[in-house]
Amino acid sequence: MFFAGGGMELTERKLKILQAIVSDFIASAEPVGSRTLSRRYGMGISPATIRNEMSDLEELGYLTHPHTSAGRVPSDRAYRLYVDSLMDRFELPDDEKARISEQLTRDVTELDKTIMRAAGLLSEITRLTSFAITPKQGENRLRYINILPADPDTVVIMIAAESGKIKNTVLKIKVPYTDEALSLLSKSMTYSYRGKTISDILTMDIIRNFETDIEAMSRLAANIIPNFMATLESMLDIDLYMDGLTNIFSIPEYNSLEKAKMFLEMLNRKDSFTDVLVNRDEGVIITIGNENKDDMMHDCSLITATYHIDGKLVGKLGVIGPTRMNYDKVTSVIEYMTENLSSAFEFSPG
Amino acid sequence: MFFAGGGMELTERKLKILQAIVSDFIASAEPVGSRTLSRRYGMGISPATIRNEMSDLEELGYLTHPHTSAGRVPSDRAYRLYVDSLMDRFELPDDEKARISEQLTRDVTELDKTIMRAAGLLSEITRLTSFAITPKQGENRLRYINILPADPDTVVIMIAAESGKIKNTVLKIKVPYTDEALSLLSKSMTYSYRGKTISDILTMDIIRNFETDIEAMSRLAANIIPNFMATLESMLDIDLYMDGLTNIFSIPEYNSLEKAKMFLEMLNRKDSFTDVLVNRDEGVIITIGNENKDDMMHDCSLITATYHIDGKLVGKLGVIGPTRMNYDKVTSVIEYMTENLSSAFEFSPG
DNA sequence: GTTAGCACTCTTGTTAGGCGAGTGCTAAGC
DNA sequence: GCTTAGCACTCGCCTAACAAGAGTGCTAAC
Repeated sequence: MFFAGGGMELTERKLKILQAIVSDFIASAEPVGSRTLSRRYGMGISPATIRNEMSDLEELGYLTHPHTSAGRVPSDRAYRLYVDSLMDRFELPDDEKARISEQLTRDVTELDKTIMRAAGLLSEITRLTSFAITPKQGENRLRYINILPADPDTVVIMIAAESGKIKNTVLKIKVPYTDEALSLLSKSMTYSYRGKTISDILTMDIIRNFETDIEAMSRLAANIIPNFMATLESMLDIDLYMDGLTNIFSIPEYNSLEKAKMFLEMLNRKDSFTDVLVNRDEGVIITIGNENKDDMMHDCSLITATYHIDGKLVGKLGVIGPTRMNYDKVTSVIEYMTENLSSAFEFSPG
Repeated sequence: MFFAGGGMELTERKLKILQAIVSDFIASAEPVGSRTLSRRYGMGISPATIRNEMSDLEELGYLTHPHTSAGRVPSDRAYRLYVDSLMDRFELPDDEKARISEQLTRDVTELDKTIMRAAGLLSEITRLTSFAITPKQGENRLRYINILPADPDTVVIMIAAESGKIKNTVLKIKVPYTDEALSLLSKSMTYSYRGKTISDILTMDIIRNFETDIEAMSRLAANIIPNFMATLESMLDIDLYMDGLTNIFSIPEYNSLEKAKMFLEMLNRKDSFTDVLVNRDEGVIITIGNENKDDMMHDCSLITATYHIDGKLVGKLGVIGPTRMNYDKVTSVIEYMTENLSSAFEFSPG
């Protein structure tokens, strides 16, 4: 590396060749040789010259040799360069745009279903495996708490957040209650927690708060509050949706049982995969091969983008596939979809 | 077939041999030959005799020949016989029973999570692909409808069924409302529909019902009822959970990409798979290979059992795998799990 | 600096031969 | 007449050998 061909650098021509190699390899999945290159891309240079250039590019770390006499294959570094500066911006065809908008703005009251539709559409368009996560709810603020009578010994706790997300649980309680007591408790709790974030409430010493009231009320609260907390905590769960898992069977990179198995098993560990996603930055993020921290993703690329609910809460949408993927098209699609989601959820549910 | 060896029938010895073959093949996944059979199972008969018997069994349709000089493999018919009369009842070890009970009776307020845990546990124990569906809600009866104020222009519709299942949606409405009007509408709707099944309500001419009231009320109802109906309809959706999909990679039957792909793609069509499950009878049902109507399942076996909510609503739990599976153990596990689920949900959520 | 030519390398596909497991048949034994 | 030993035969599978094809790297000429 240090002595690598004094002064050898990425000339205009080298870049052009590199771009051709990456494009060709992305399209064909076959190592590309000098002859093919000079034939297919009329660049007025002979195979021999190209060979020399390729040899330089290899020394610079942009190309690899699967074995002595095969064509060249782009390295992660080449893909990185390609993504950063070589590839053209891909403009989505109008009909595809229309289809996406239509699917994502229809019936948005149920966030989960819309997100599932987004993942489904994304895998269908990209022919890769797609995924989506719902927003972290920690920063979501409580709007109201409503505790409703159901049966003589059953109440329903209903928690609504500012984003519109609502969650309820059914609870059997041991102490008798009156509708007025429930209503009072609801109002009192709403008064105390309205506008606070879920995370904040979860760290507060809630039981204590309600001990000061009248005796009967206090007992009722003691029954209800643990369940309230549990429900609140479950609102923090991030849901992960995936689609197009079987798409990998049509991708040459996963043409062996061993590799397909590894891939599917990696995605099957939903918790750790969710962690990976949660920890990515906002905006459109592309990580290529070894750039992924997780060992099991060393020959995958991951593209994610963020969508927003109400301009605040952040969810993510993306694809995972072999490092050889159509970065330009995939990126455009994901970007367009998250934009659509964000505007669909501008003042809306969560 | 017609002239097949006049009077040839399943003697005691043939049954014994057949049982040995099925057991051995289930355990080893390798065609079993006469020599192995006579050696491994001390049945005091020489390989040659066994060969004759096997030849008869083949003619009777219980065995197959993958090719001329391989051992014998049980046919679907043999598995059917095995399941019906040859196999021993498998008694689950106590620790496994304890584990199942513990997992399935803990924290049963959320049906969905319990069902997911059941599927997870089932695939873990059987090393197969498991699935579970939530009950059909059509026969579930409505307990109450509650329409709650949220924002000046937003209400929450909450529908509770007798089984304990609760569903809510957020709805932006165009007409102004008062809390009293909502409360009145809730009571009125509850009064009208309490005790009726969801299916029945969905076929009623609901809008008409509420037109006779006072003017303002009628307008409010007109705004809310379509959404109410949509929510009610969504309560009918059956959820399908699967687990252990990647288990198939350790099963010899799916040792080719082609077959693994077929299998996963079949399960990926959730709608049609759900249909298959919904249409099966109650109780423990085993269908083997060609007994499955669906072409894609012709070399799979499917075992399902039903669990009950409140003694009425019916959900299902089961596994799918190659026809060569441990019918005895798998059946016991599924049966034990559904029994546990049913008793956990005896007077409970849904 | 570029290119033609050529030897060399490495993968892939095909073919042939040997091995092992298992059957089916025949003839001998009980 | 059922059971068994013996033996020829059939396949699938593994390995080695070989040819074809694609591509490189180097050298020498332009």
